[in-house]
Amino acid sequence: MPEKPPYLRIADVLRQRIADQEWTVGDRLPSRAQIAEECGVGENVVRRAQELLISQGVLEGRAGSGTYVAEPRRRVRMVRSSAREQQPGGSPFRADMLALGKQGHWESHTEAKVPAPAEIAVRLGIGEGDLCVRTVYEFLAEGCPVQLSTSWEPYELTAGTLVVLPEGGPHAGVGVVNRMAAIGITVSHAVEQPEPRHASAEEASLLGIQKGALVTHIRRTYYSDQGRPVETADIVIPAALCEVVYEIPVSRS
Amino acid sequence: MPEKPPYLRIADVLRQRIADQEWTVGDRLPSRAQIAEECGVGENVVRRAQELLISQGVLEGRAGSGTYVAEPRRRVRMVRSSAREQQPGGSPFRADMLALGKQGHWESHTEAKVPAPAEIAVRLGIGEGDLCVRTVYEFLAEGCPVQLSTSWEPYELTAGTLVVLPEGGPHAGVGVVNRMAAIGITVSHAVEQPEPRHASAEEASLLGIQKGALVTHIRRTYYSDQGRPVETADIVIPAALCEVVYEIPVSRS
DNA sequence: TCGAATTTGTGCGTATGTATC
DNA sequence: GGATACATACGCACAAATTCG
Repeated sequence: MPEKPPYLRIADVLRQRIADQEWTVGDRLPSRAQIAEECGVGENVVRRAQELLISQGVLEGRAGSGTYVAEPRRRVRMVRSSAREQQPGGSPFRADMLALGKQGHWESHTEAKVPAPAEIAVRLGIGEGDLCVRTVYEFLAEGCPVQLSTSWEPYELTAGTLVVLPEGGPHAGVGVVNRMAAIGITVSHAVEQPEPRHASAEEASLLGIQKGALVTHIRRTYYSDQGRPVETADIVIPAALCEVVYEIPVSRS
Repeated sequence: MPEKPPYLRIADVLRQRIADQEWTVGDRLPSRAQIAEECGVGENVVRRAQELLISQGVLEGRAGSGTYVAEPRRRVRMVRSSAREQQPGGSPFRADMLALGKQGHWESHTEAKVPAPAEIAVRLGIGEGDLCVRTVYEFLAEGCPVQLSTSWEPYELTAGTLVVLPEGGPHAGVGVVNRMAAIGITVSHAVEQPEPRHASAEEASLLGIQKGALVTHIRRTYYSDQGRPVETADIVIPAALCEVVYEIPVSRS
């Protein structure tokens, strides 16, 4: 006879009490010791139950402070489609924010002449250690960080042009496709490879999410019409904050 | 001074021993008790270390049997693009397998007149409880299951036609786009929403992966040129077995 | 300003369940 | 069916972070 483990029973109790509005969004729960005594179980059982609910986004633990009822954040919708890439004057992220009617902006930090690590070199079709322009992005919606990205471009490609720096000069902030067009390179397609994984401690603190929360890690590479990779990026999208949507046209011959 | 926890030290020891070929692919490691004594730590430390390596795909735990060195499986590449949807006579999955030069097939089980659950009803733009045709798929590459999918179509849409059953009749196994075309419905685009999550126990056993392993759960919906949803599916892709790739064309105006 | 009390987070040990051989 | 080994659940101790007097 399968008897439900105590920690699952406590998890249900906590869920029920939240549903009953005994605690509402933002409230702090009693300490583990209190709940444990109240429910007649060990402290550790309460901890396990809380961990479960935290992983489900119902609760939120703050070290040294307490366990709180998490607020159900509206997730930001990130559309990834060919149409999105055709923004004449803006970047894809700005288009997403526009569609949501939200204030979106980003901060970036560019370093030129960074030697390419092995994986990046493979993705860009260059030699390991070849120089790149690396730009680290932090995208914010309404002031809250919702997405991280690290972009790599071969230095050789843009050296000496006005678009060497992705976020500097007259073509700042218009996206890879438009910038490459300015120096006569036609970007014909992008390849995106989404992978599920857990957030690192650093990513979690940057994005304001729980450590180990689920994220989608997208490896994106832009290719020119010559078939040459012109940019590749590692994009980290936290599942708790964003939903990723691909729109794929279907045209039968 | 931050001293590395014992379980991380043991994890490094195990990794090193594997790198040194002391244990090779498929070998069974000594029992936890043996390793624990050998390394002078508690059994639990060894367990934590093994859990870490299992989550990284280095080891594989088999209950009642032992812990083994996992074989590095070649991941199956699943391309999702507009071009993929334009296969004249085959399904998208078959196209993927063809591209890999692998033997690909699938098993399916269809039930007609299943009432739509709430979430499915929303995605299909029908009422909750309205009848649907539900088809459960299990996709296999070289005989190994690599992908699960549950497809829903409004029963009203195909009732009385030759394509009521997705995997029956003269249009079996050609994909949604081609089947809909056979009854005069033009599918214009698909929307896919990939979400990272952990595999359920049932999914893990069906896919032959570790319980709780990372998967990409894609909610896909096909729309007709009238803008009406004609099919929606929940696709489960285990990260350990498959890589998902989106190809996005870029055309500047 | 500082330090003590409180609370969560982490590591590790032990007991029990369960699958495999 | 028994022995072995992994899986799960719970308890304890301590560290880290926060709060408050």
